[in-house]
Amino acid sequence: MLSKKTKYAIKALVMLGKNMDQPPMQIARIAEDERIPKKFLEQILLDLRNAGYLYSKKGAGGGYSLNKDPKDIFLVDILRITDGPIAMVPCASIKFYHKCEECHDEVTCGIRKAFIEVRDASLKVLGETSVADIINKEKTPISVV
Amino acid sequence: MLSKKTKYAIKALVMLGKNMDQPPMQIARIAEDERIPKKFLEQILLDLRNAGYLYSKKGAGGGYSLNKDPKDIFLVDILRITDGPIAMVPCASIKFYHKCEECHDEVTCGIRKAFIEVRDASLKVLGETSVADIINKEKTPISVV
DNA sequence: TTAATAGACTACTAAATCTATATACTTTAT
DNA sequence: ATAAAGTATATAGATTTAGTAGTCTATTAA
Repeated sequence: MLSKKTKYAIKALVMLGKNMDQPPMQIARIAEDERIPKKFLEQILLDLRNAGYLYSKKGAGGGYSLNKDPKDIFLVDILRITDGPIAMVPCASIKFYHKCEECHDEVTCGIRKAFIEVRDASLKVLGETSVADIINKEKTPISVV
Repeated sequence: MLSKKTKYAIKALVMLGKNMDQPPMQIARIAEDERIPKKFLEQILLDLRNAGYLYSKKGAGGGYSLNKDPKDIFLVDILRITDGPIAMVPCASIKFYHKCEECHDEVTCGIRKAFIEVRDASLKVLGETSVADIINKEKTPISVV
């Protein structure tokens, strides 16, 4: 499951993505609209800013705006900033790899191989879906579960 | 990330899958071989047993064995018993669906739609990979990351 | 029929992580 | 100067995960 942190991060980015030509948007505004605890959101936006995805301006009339085109911000990027690894086992992670302590032999481990396949499957979708795509999906009111 | 519980469950099932024609295997044996805390493993095996995947026998000469063909036990089944939902957001879950509290409109939510796609991608692999497949993968020592 | 073996079940604790809040500080516009 | 708004760090509370302990029940074999 995604942490709330990640969910909030995506929501904020989507909101800012819809606000592209407008002046910067304040944390308080995003927090209210998306029902996110303001102080928690502050931390999250800071992380996204420090990772280069947001531009921020202090002082009166300040706020946050996207620092990249919504087409160029992918779910996988956000998840890696806020939640860390995409893979379900550390030994199958690309960016956060580390050995499983109990593992006997990683090279032959069938579990690892299976979860590398799982990782690749979800990575494909996460790496192809951008903030812009999410905004677009909201315009199509047909839900297919 | 998988919980240790789930990882241990998979390891135990794989070990029992390799032991098909043998007499039942004791918890202590599995725990030692796979470096799993014994009492913790007891609970896990109980869950798997109660879900119908294992057969157990008490008393001297007792132990655990698989109650199904390794070909018919899929990763998705195990994950759902030990970790719960496959989806990364509750509103995209098939078996553990529930609404996100902060959500304004689930029907149009682009985040939900995106994560339904993620879910389907990982579900495909998890639903196709069996304990037998994992055992087979261990026989092929070529690792492709 | 008793002792030893091994799982079943319940309760509990410790540690880690996640979520949220508090406080103090810096920058900017007016 | 003052108010707006982000920056940064610390900390508290809640939840989840991991692991432990103890007792009960069933089975086998001497």
